[in-house]
Amino acid sequence: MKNRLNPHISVDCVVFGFDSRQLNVLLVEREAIEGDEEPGKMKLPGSPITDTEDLNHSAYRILREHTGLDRLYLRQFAVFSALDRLRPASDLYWLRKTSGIFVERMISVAYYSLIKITDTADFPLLKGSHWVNIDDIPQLTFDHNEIVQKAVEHLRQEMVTEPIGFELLPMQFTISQLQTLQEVLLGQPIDNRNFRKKISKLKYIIPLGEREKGVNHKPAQFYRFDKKLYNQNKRSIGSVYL
Amino acid sequence: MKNRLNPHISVDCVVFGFDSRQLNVLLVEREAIEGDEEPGKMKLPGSPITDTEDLNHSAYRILREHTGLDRLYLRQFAVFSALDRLRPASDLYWLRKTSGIFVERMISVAYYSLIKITDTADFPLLKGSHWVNIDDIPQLTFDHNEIVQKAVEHLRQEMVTEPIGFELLPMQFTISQLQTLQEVLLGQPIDNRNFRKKISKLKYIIPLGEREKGVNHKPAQFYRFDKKLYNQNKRSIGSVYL
DNA sequence: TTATCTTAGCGTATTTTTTACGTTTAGTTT
DNA sequence: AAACTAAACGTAAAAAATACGCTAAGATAA
Repeated sequence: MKNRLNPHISVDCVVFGFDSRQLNVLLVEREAIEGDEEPGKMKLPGSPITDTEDLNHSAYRILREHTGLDRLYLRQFAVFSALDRLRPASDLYWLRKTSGIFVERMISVAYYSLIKITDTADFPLLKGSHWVNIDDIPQLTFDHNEIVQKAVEHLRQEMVTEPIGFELLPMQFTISQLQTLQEVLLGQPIDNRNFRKKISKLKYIIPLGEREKGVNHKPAQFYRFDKKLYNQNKRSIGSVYL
Repeated sequence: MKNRLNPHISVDCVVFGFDSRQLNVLLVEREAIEGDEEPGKMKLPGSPITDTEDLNHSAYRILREHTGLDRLYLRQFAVFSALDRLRPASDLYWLRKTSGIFVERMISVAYYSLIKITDTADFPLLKGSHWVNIDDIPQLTFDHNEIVQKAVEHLRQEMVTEPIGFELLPMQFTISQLQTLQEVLLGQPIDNRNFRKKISKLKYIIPLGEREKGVNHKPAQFYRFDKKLYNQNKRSIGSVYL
């Protein structure tokens, strides 16, 4: 079995990064080709799968190629299969030119990925890669705008039942960072004093004693999330609406 | 573009039905072939996609073929793509014999579906189809046991944030039915008196005045779920664990 | 040096929700 | 008529969520 591209199935990745203020997505400028009507048009990191990898492997490969990172939180959240998704024609032309793939149809399995950073500005990106605020996303190739939108919806939903917010924060974080993340992702303000009270009751969010340095206000203490303790102490969840 | 099967991608459906006591899955006996070592081995309803349908269409087609129903709750929840998923060899032999598909590899996009019934026993099934309790599922073809297991996990998770439980109940249901459903799906007992209190506060679960007939105890009132009212009154959800 | 600014962090009172559990009601069955 | 079953109503206590006042620790500006 050769290590060649499977022309029927691709994987696209929506990589989220939180810069302590807002949610960003990693976008890449598509490779330049001769006669490109929209040079530098942006797309999601993605690629057709090969015949020697399962889809998770493909996703990890794509992420490694674009971020250099290997152990990201990764989640497959949707499949895009509309018959006319290889549109507009200029995007299809680009695909054919750069991949040698000439099918009429290709389904895309979409993943989102969460990246533990303090600040997107610190993160070393490859040339042509950019962090883009989720409210400022330009027109992307194919149906990638729809993919990003669905990714945000799934991320928000999963935030409610799983402690994945911590996958977007550095290993040690402040209560304020955690609060801002919740506010951005769930779209509603939270009272800081009550939020602190709640957090301080949780056994799996552990104060580290260490503090911020060089901020022009009272330095905040760092905390870390203990996954093992979380799994031990998690309450069996009931329905949110009943 | 012909209406032929795409040999690279299939859709499998996990159809859930609640019989007012337990959760069941619709399984079908696979079509008999000559020299079948395991005649009547069970599988999920599924099929390769055709080149003229997107995946949702494929799933609806499969469900229509197996249940006669058209408007089910349907949700794509995972993709199965392991390189060795077309095992064991006897299952692969069966696939080749019945479909004429000879690929080494096929990915499967998995859906779960919820069906509004009062009692699985009342539901007219095709020959070879069976409702099987989720705790009594036999060995299935390929990786279908894994697909069922993941479907249950996704259903449970989605139950927490979306009001999909009602998709498993008839249009009019009793509080007890709703309670049993919650207990079965979330795996914990609920105090009936407190549950009733909670339900009676919800504006989108509406008492209908009508009552059960022919039961050997006080007949229960019927209720219905009002989706519009739910969408108006739903609280913006915060994290369950923070 | 002192006032000001900013965010961190503690506390208190009130309301709302959850939990635990006793009691009555309307049917059928014995 | 008594017993049985599940429905349905209620009350009290505990826990959680909410609203909001206030102090603390640093940097910066006057």
